[in-house]
Amino acid sequence: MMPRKRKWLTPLNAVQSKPSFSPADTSGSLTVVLDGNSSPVSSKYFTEKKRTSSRLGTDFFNQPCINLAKSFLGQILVHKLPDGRELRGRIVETEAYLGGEDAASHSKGGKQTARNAAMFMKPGTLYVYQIYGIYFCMNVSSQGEGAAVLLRSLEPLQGLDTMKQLRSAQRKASAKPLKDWQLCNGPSKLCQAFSINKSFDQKDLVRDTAVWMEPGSEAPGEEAVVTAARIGVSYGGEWAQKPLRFYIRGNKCVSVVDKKVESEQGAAD
DNA sequence: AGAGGGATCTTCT
DNA sequence: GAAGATCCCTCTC
Repeated sequence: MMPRKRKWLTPLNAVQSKPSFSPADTSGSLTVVLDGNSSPVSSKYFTEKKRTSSRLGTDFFNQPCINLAKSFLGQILVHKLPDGRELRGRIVETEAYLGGEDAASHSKGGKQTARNAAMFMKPGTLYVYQIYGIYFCMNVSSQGEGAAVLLRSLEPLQGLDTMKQLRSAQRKASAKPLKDWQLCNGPSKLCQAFSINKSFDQKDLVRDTAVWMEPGSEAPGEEAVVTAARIGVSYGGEWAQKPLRFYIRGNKCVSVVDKKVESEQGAAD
């Protein structure tokens, strides 16, 4: 008899041309670091247009964790797939995980392990870990020992068809088709939609040629940012309640809305 | 609409 | 040996 449970064919094969990867493959070849849209930049005349500010740099990531978590809102995550297609999404929900004292953080007690090493690396380093054996979560190291920001939700901007493929691959055929706003509305959903897995752990958003961040055109104002408790960290004792989750008010793609907190924070006038 | 449980495996005690 | 920064499906009200 055939084991019929859930097909665990790696869905990436259907989308990416190469299933294999090597952690150091970003350094060798010369690549177009700016826009992947256009052909290789051979002429110097075309480079000046978008030369600057196409990606966020070290100065941006080098902020205290909470600041960075808020600053991420409205910025754009980009993944350029091996076949050249680019996926883009606007960050609408984040969580701050402080080092040491934060009992909900993987770096609690200041302990560094093989898994969480990226949390201790330079700001802008990706920390990707597997959870429940089947999903991934994606963080970005910030300023501060062992501190990092979890990306919880994105508003999909570009490559939605590809995201749908990636997200649907592991769902039942009978399941309802996903709406656009459901593609990246959760930490592991966005990793699935963006084809982010463990191989992205410890990659540098400042220098990597496949994954980076771009400045968003509109950052939310102070009053548009909701501050709430983090999700799924009840094991963290009193730290579970701390207001370390940030999201854009009213955005459809936010994974968990806290109405109580919203009414408190919104009833300011 | 909400509650409950299963999937699945790496990591750390 | 147990739990987990989740998601999805199914059952029940």
